[in-house]
Amino acid sequence: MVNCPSQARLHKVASRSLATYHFAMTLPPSDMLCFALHSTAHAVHAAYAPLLHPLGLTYPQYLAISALSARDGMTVSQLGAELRLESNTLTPLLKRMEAAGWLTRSRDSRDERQVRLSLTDAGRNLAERASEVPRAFAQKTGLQMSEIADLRDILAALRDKLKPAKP
Amino acid sequence: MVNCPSQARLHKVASRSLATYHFAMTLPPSDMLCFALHSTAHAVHAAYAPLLHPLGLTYPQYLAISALSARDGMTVSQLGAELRLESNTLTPLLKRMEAAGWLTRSRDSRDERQVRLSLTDAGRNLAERASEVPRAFAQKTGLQMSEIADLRDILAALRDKLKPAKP
DNA sequence: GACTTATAAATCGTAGACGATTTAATCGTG
DNA sequence: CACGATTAAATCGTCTACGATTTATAAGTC
Repeated sequence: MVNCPSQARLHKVASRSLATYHFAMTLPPSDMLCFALHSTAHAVHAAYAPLLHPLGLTYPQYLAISALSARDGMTVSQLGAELRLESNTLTPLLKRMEAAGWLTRSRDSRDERQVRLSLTDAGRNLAERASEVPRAFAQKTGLQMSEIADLRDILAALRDKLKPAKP
Repeated sequence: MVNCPSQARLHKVASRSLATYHFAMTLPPSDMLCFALHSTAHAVHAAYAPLLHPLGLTYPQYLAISALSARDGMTVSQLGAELRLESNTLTPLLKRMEAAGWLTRSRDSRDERQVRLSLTDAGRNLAERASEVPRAFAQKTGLQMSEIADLRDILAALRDKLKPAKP
């Protein structure tokens, strides 16, 4: 990764050195990585909302339908591994999506513990329309595709370091 | 920003080019920046939780007490500008923190519309104990301080591009 | 000074997220 | 085969987050 111009361009803001705070009492949120992540995730959510609202999708629903569009017929656990969520979050979300007519939830006949998720025609249709959204979002960020991919990979590496993915 | 070794070190993972997907139907979440942000923010939240739980703090409460520790006597709006939250989220959160005895909420006598927030002794004490937490978190990430600061600044810049800060 | 407008918090309803627990089905081992 | 352990979803309670609305105060205007 020696040659990575987009990395340099991403890094427009001069760093405040954390060393400054070695003797400070309490770090203000604006200096914390965790707050930057938290607030940026919310800002991205807010940027997606107006793009998704016309489709009737919430942001987590959009992630779920995208995952199912890429791989249909997953179980709740498999979707959870993909989205890093568990059944306590997914079950109500999936029930709402089922009620909207975008997917079906049915017990696997070979293992009745598992629930398989399949997009309906309406769901596939919606997923296709939603596939336009990332491009519209990318425009809002003003970032190059390469910068977006770089940042995505940095974040995913941090996430997997903190919380290794399930099999 | 020509010389920035930590940037290079951050970027350990080879980028999948988004160009690959120019003709793909739907991007899977794992390839989306928005999902990387979403899931990494949750992973960071989860990494903080065991550090904060012994203190009796939730993650947003920790951000609030840190902000008040850095600048006491803020109004709800001022805290909201700092944390990028509004009264509909903050009021219940602050009431819980008041009930815990960490802060007081009192109407400003010169402008009765505003509510001023002041840490109690218990609140200041807690904030001081909580100030150890970022270092413990930094260890979990395995990142250098300079890398953390770089990533923080990249994210803050993206956030402010999407959602300019209030005055 | 009365009246409109603007602003600050609070309230309400809905959706996520998650710890802890529960229920139901399957697996493993004796 | 039986029975305890494991696994997959679902359920429950609490805390966030936020759009939309409401309430109370202050500011601006005639």
